[in-house]
Amino acid sequence: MLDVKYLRENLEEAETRLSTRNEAVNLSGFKQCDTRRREILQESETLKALRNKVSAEISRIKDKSQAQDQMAEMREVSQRIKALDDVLRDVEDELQSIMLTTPNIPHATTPVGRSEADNVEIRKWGEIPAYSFEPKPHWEIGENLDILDFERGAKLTGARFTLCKGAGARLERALINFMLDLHTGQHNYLEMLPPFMVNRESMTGTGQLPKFEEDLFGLNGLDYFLIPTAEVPVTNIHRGEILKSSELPLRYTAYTPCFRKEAGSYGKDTRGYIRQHQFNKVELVKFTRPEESYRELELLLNDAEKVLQLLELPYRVIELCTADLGFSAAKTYDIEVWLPSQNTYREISSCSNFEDFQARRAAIRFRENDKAKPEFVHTLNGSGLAVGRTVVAILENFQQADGTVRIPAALRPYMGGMEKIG
RNA sequence: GGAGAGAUGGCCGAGUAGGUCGAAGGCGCUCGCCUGCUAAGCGAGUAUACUGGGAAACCGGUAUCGAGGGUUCGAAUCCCUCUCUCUCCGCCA
Repeated sequence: MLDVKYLRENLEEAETRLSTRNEAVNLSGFKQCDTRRREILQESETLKALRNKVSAEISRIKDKSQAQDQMAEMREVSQRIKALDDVLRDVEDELQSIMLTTPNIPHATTPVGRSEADNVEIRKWGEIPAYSFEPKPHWEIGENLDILDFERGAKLTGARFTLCKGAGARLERALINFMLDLHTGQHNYLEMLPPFMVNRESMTGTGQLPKFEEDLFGLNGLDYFLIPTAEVPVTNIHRGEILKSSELPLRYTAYTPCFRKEAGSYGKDTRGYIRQHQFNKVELVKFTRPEESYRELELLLNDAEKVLQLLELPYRVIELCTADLGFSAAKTYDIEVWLPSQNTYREISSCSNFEDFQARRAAIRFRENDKAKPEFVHTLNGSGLAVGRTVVAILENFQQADGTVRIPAALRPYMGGMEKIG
């Protein structure tokens, strides 16, 4: 959510900057609602002040028969207040709806662009492997090794669900543990294991609701949703709280499965393990002071990159342009891992600074000192990493001519010493 | 699933025959005093949001005692709905 006061005073600037996103943003209703709200509010509160004053007078009159005139007068005042408050509620609902569906303003350093083609490559790491044979796509490798079973996944549930078997299941588990150990042991994050379903307030706090309900799996008869990312429960840990300055920045990491309907992605990545309705992810989340959030974003990005470096997987970092930026983000780096079968880089992590956009929605604040007023923190998060796609990258990058898959050295302790699959 | 109890400020905890209650008291915290250390003691202060005025310091108004409605001139106190927590029984990993 944007700052109402900022919008009030800088509406044109806000509209201009929002227009660099690829969705139409219309703030024409904002000014009207905001003005109307304050008019009604003032009238209502003036009447309430009168009512409070007269009610106090009535309370001092012992013989209530002497207060009939005041009581009759206040009866009318109360009716007027109620009518005003009814209108006020409608106006505030509309204003709130505008505020909750308006995306974040891109940071000044986010490159302006018209489509994902305008994303900017920041750096590359690692050598793209050369093969003496035609590299196979991961789904063939997985099926040949009998570690990824797409047919049975579909039988159990449906399309975009996969059964991991044997070394495939072990590989997922090993990666989760490897990533968590790295982030908690080397990067100073605190491990969390949150609920995998959350309520509507949490989904609103991080920005998935009210606008993107069609992307979420809901629950029958309950107003709970399966989380699409650990960002949601972990960021909402501190919803409605005022944090101590001394505890910032807070760094949390969490493994969770993620559930996404993938609405609007029909026809994309229909084969294989890239785009699933359920996938595992280790997430990094930070709560920082405003002035240090962009430094922390770089560090968070480095923490995510470190996973790929230790796993010896080539990748590149790109910076999303304004048109490709997510709803809540002000700035985002994507990490893309090399996939030989596709001869391209594919997203495996997305690291964003949301500034105070989520903090304002979720009322996450901190106090610089005991006398200072509460300020909104900045929230950040990034995948560290998407586990399923890491499996894909390992299978494809480390496939051997004989059909086996080499396990990178850093992962072997987590695989019971196994050096290759197959 | 059945039965009961409860939800008050950073924490603990008063307050229910409706009326100066934003809310006693205690703890904690902040500032000052005192004590040549420590402990104790004394004084003052210590919620948030919205809103009006002001350059600002700050001053005023409104709201908030789990959430949302209702009754009333007036609700932390009465009524209704919901949420959550705790205890007992049942069931279960």
